[in-house]
Amino acid sequence: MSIGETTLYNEQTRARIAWYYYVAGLTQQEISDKLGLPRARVNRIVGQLRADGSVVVDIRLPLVSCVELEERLKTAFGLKLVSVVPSADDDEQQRRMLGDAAGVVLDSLLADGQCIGVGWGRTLIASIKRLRERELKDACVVSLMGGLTKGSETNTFEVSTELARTLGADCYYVTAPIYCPSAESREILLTHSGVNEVMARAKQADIALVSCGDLTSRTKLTAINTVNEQLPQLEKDGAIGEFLGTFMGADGDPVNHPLNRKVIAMPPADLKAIPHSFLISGGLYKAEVIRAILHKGYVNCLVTDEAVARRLLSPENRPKTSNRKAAATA
Amino acid sequence: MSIGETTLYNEQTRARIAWYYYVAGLTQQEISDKLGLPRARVNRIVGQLRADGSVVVDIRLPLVSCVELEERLKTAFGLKLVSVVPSADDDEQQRRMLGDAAGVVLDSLLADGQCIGVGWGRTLIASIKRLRERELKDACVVSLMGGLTKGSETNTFEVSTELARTLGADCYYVTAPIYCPSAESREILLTHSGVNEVMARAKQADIALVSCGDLTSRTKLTAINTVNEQLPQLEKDGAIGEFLGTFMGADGDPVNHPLNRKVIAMPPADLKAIPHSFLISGGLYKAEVIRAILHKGYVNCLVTDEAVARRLLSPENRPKTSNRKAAATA
DNA sequence: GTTGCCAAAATACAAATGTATTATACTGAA
DNA sequence: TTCAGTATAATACATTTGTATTTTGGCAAC
Repeated sequence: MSIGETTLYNEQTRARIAWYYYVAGLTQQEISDKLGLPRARVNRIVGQLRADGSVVVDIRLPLVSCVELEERLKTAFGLKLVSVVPSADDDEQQRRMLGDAAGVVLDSLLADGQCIGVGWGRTLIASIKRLRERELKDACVVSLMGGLTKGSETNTFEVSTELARTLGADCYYVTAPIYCPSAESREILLTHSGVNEVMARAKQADIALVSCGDLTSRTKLTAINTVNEQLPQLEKDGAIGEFLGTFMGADGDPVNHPLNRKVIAMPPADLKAIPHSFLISGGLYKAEVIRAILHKGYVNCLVTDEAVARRLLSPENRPKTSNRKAAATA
Repeated sequence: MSIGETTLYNEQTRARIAWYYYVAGLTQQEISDKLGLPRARVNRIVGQLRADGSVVVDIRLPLVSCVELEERLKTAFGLKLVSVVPSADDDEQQRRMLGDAAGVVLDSLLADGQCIGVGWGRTLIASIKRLRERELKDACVVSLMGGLTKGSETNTFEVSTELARTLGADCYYVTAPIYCPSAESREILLTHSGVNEVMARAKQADIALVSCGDLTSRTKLTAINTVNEQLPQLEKDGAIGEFLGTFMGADGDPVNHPLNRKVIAMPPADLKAIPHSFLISGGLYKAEVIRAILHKGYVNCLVTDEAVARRLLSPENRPKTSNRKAAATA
């Protein structure tokens, strides 16, 4: 069912527990008595129901401060759709809110015959969980970037697989590493029929879902070895963050660094041809990267948090060099 | 905001708490710290959010046993729409589930320009809370029955008022008591222009929402004095329950009892002219009444619980005289 | 049969939540 | 200013929930 976890017990029991717990309002003890299950199991199932999107909550109170920010961002950056959620201190919590909001927006946008390009990141995973399951006709999901060689707990393949499953769509994978050993091997792979075709298909996508990261270890991508050891040099070369595997400077242009010549992913500029391209990212430490991406107009839809929204709208108020890694200063 | 309770604190704080608690997953303590509110208040607000429908949960796992019963009920009684929810031991819990299900069905049915007739009952109140707030154009809500003189905590007026507010519709009230002092006074009131017009408008409704009750004190209507003291005689006259203020026998026909000649409400038979007429009622002790209503074809849509559904589908298996009042047997 | 292994249940305890009670601050009238 | 009266916050405690640990009951290999 979900991405990581295995599903406890059978669907029907889970559904029944959902009703009794979330709708009728029984306690877990009452449910365990009624259904003849150990309370511990009921407890774990209840926990899973929310986590895997089997039970979804809908907040029917608009947050005016967020709605207002959404409007201002639309005009300031010429965006089609913007969703602003409250800010959180914790990354995991922030991702849940961003994912939820993204899911809500996306739910209203998906239709038969569409092609959805998808990047990578924990925020994207969160948003897929919030999507309603469907059986879209003639729809497909395309990965916008290569995979990670060292099996991170969530690889790019899993994101696209899970999205495809949720939508009942076909899935196309970029069967190549996100970073090739060399620029030459990248060229070779890109001429490979398979990779080639998938990348071409990605360009035709109707919707793209992409996240971004900064250069701290909070961002998952920079945690992988290939990137991690390059961080000092990347910073020296003016990189402030990553978007679709590409490292970019404060102006939104890719920096001149070897990794950018080894990356196998859709080039950010190609997103501009996609009708609905989403940047789903939040957390104040990513504000600078987000600003760069919006400034360059790579995307036309945004899901972010309140604090970032305010920062984006404030006059070119450079984010202070907050919790940057104390590495390369040579 | 809601029907009974007064709303704690301001909307915006409530919305923020909803996000942090239900989406981000903060504890109430963390929220109280973050927002600088006493934890007890956060706790009470969280409790209210669910209760008043500001936060709504959506279960995305179908219960096959219920789905199956829905289909069988459709064919067995020639119904347009049926929703079956799990059964509960407690009436309040059962109402929450019935209300939730009714709200979901209704949400997909409501449209501009519609006229919605509404009866009375705690189950109906529960279902209104689940409805999405809207601003329907040219829609109206009409009460299908007179009001209670002795202020019950939830009068018929409040049900229609709240539904109208939720839908952004106009509201028409039957400004008369549900039971007149005499058949004569009833006739006089029915010729009164106001009452008259509203009753006429009710006949034109596109959707009707009605509940029903048995003759025990579990049913709210029988708890009011006028009815309560008549119960022995009603049973003697063959009544098994109440529907739109009218007392009916096991065959679904109104019984010959004075109350039925004093009632100010839409006659059950008039429902047949309404495109979508809902019976929203559950609990095994109401099965007999529900069966009578369905048998007579007064309604074409049903929301009930699993146990009742099974009873309805089982061969004319008279419900055993379970918890009937030990009154009139003379 | 015995043994070892695994999975599921029972148990026990810690954290979070719900609720009542007491304390405090605020308001308006004398 | 004082004094109710009220409303809000602090506190304390009972219940419910979350999680780790122990126990039990198969089941397969020996």
